[in-house]
Amino acid sequence: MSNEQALEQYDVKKYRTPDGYTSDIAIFTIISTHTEAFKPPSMDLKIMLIQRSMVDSEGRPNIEAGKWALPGGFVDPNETAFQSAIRELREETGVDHIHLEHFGVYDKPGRDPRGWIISNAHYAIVPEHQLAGRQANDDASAVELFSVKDVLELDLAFDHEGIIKDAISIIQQKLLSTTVAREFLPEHFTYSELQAVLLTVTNDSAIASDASFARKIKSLPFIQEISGQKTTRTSKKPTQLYRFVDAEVNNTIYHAKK
Amino acid sequence: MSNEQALEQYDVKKYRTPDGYTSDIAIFTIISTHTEAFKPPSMDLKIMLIQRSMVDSEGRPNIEAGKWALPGGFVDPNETAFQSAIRELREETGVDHIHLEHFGVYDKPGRDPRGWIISNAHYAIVPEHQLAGRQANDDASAVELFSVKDVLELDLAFDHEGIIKDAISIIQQKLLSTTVAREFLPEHFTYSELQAVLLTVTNDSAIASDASFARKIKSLPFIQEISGQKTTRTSKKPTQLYRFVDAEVNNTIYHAKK
DNA sequence: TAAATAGTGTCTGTCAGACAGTATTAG
DNA sequence: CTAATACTGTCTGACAGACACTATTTA
Repeated sequence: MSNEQALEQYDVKKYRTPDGYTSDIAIFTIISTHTEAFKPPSMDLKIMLIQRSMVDSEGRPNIEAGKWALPGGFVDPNETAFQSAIRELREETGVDHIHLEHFGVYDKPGRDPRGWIISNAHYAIVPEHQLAGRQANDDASAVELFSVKDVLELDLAFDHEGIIKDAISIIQQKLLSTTVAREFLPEHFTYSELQAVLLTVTNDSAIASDASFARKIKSLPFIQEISGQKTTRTSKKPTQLYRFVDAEVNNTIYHAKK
Repeated sequence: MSNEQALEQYDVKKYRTPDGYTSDIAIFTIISTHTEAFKPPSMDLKIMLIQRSMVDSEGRPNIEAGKWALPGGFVDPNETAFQSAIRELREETGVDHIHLEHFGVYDKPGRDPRGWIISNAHYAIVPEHQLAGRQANDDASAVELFSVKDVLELDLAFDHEGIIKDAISIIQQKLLSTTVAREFLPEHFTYSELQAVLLTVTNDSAIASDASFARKIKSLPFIQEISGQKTTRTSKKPTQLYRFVDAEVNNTIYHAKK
């Protein structure tokens, strides 16, 4: 029996269907603070939020007006939520080709006053300089970066407080358990630059200690020394540069790392 | 400005909306093979699939009839996809209170011939004995367990081949990087029983070697020896029993485990 | 020369994993 | 006693992390 026959008799209206399908994006960046010559960076993990306009593009009062929210929007019928997130990120901030990952579905009844609306949440990692040209568009009256330390004190739209909480804990965990830290760094980086990224989410002594971390970076299987390449951007003494290489990282709790 | 005003003017039909919202469940179980007295178990990781009926409950030809598929169904408007998965698992297999976790969204246009249908995929871990009473219901003409080794050779419905692939790699990874292995085991277990579970997804020497693993289990922070409790179900020599305890497991690639 | 960052030398303790040997019990 | 599983004894090498010390450069 063919699907064609079955489809002819299929009633697409048999089940009640959602009123909307959206995509939200937690855009993370790391801002270097205290940038001076010959100093290693000190970094702060930030998340980008928009402030919802008081009126929508057609001049009518907006839902959750004035509150801070994750950027996002409705998924088109010819794309996946993931593609929609890529598109919205491009429209919203003008950045492209960056690390984007799905991390959760938010579909609790009542989460959106407009109806049964399902949202897929993603996180994106955008290097600091790429957010330079960001600006508010139709839907948003402001775009701003907030340190993850105090973003939860804002008045947040919908159920975005929960989504943001989840996003922060995901990125903190991913930074230490995967190599996403590379997305925050230039292609070639020093041990102290990687260290600064990791210190935004941990204060483990093995990472915080210069001597330990400088030694450790040489034994990490997914990081490679670039022989002969040095920089003086972080210190007066020329510093070795490293790069990430693709190497599978096995991460089991039942035995030591290799 | 209040949300009430904004909602009055909101047009829920402004965006095209999905034609359906479903939940799929990859139900895993581990079957002990070669069960004999005084022998440690040998285990095989299985996934439960249903075979789609030729006709639906109203006697009409069914979509993807005859093919094997993940159990699942449409999400009700008053529940989340996760709750729906719990409900369907109960209806489908009669099991409740088991480990269930979301692992992916499948929303590629065209994935379902019936229209724009979004599916949330979950995996569930069900102890062997709980699946005893399983049976085919309306929608399914058969229910069967397949070894993950050969399940991908079946004729699978919709995009379930991709979902099942993802599910298998997720559970393999989770078994080694989290404590979900406990869900496959009785409350009290021997080192060789845990070992058998882990050997379904790895052949690492540190786990495969009896002597190494028997020693290692004592130093795992999330496993506790039950002092004085022994069993002879796996050997003639009475064997120490262990239990899982809740302990956070930090899993970073940048430094050794504790 | 002082100050600051980037390392290296070295020691200590821990621990993984290999291998061999011992312990316990049913039949 | 044998066979099978469950351990324990012991050794080796690696390695993490601490701490002190050295190296390199600018101002």
